[in-house]
Amino acid sequence: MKHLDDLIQQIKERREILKITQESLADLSGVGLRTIKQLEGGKGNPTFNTLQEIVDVLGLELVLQVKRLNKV
Amino acid sequence: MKHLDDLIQQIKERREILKITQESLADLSGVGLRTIKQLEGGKGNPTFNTLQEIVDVLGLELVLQVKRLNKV
DNA sequence: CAATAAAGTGCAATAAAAAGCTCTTTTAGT
DNA sequence: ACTAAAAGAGCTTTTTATTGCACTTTATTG
Repeated sequence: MKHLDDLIQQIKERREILKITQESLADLSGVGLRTIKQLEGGKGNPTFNTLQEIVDVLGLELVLQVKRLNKV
Repeated sequence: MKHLDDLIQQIKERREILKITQESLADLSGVGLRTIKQLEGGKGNPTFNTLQEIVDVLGLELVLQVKRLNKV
């Protein structure tokens, strides 16, 4: 399981919790709808900015931390 | 100050703490030296994978969390 | 079930990231 | 100050992310 897949999963869940459609997310974030669809479909290797704009709308943020062992 | 700049700063500092040159980091991560130079120079919008490979070598990881208010 | 909204997919154009090469500038060590 | 190593920059090519458009499939809900 790739790390990005985890993030995508979190993004997807967060979006659904907030009851936002992909289309709204596209509008709100300024990221193209096609890009969001691709990303959530696991087809992507988004740029940092794209990811950033998306998670920002969802009230999330990407942070860098020292690697944990024994991931949950 | 863009968010990416913060991450870059952290990456740079981490690399220096570990006494790894940009060149070693390139070798170890598989990311091109030019790309690393560009990134650390603040010139970039790296893809997630690129960022991921770099921070991984440095013992760091990108995680998604609910946005904090009142950033430090 | 029927109608509608949301999500997923193929194709194509454009923009930009990744990379190598060469050269210059800066930093570190003696 | 001198030398060597590391970092930064210009230029170019190749690869790939982003995007829109049109269409299909899957959920939702009245």
